[in-house]
Amino acid sequence: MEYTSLVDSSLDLNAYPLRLFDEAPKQEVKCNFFELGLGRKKSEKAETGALMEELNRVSAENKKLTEMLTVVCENYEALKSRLMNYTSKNSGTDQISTTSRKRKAESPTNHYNNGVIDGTNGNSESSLSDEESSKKPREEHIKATISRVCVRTEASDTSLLVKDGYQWRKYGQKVTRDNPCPRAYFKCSFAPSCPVKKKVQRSVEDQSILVATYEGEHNHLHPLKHEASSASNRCVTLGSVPCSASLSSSGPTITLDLTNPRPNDDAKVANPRTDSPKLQQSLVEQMASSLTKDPGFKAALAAAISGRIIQNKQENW
DNA sequence: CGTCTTTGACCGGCGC
DNA sequence: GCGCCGGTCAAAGACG
Repeated sequence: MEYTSLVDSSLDLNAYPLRLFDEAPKQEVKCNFFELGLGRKKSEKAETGALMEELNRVSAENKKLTEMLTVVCENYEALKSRLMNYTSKNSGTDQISTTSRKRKAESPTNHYNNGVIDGTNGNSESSLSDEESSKKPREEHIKATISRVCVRTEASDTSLLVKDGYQWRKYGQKVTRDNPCPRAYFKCSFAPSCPVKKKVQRSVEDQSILVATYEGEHNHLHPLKHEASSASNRCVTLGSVPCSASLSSSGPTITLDLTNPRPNDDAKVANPRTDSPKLQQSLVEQMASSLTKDPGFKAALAAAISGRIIQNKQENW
């Protein structure tokens, strides 16, 4: 199935960049301060006129920016609703039960959870074809929810640590056949009875990407919930900050780019349980609130856009 | 001294 | 039945 046809992740943020500059009022003001200093009455009039024009221009730009923000928010809402539709369609396949935990767990669950193998790592911990999986009895699929998170780190960073806010105890490391990079096994140690495990391994194709596979659901609260929330807010920034989050078209895989560390980066960015509809909804809501309610985001967006406009005008002067 | 990490050994599922 | 392989255990060492 082609999920990309269902999920259009395009926010169309840059749909009309030229139109923006074309339609932006070009009432440019020539401020010759020498002339302004010569004739007082004349210069006062000229200054007033110039200021008025400048005010009008800024007001028009402000209006444009407001409209753009509205469009961005509308696009986001549309994307959100599409995502919700998509996740609700697939929610029936998220929670699968089985009697076996080992070995069978990985491939079939990846298959049912993601539909196809996650394109961001593409390693061979992979899935069965539809034909193969159809031969497998459905009862064999595991009960625990499984999700996968891809975290971009520095390639030189040899640690297999994925900071997601939870406390993990490493209990094993293994070199697997299909990947020369070792796979690390972690258990959640925040709560003694928490059944969640995670496996972390570098991607075969891109060793700067850590692929963390989470199994099970935490039976306790997120220890750094607020930090994680604020961290997620930090991820939604504009410009060249290489912190990205993407939902794979093939399933709920989240890619986080952590190569540009910021203060409090140990506050955990990745919410691991990305497979359940509840979590995806929560994720979406977090992103939504980040985008639409955070005045800082809007200010940053406005600053970025106006910066581009001003820069463009200065270049034309 | 308690906690965490490392790492070799062991276990069990799966394919042949 | 056997070997391969992924996952887990647990002893030893490191660290604060």
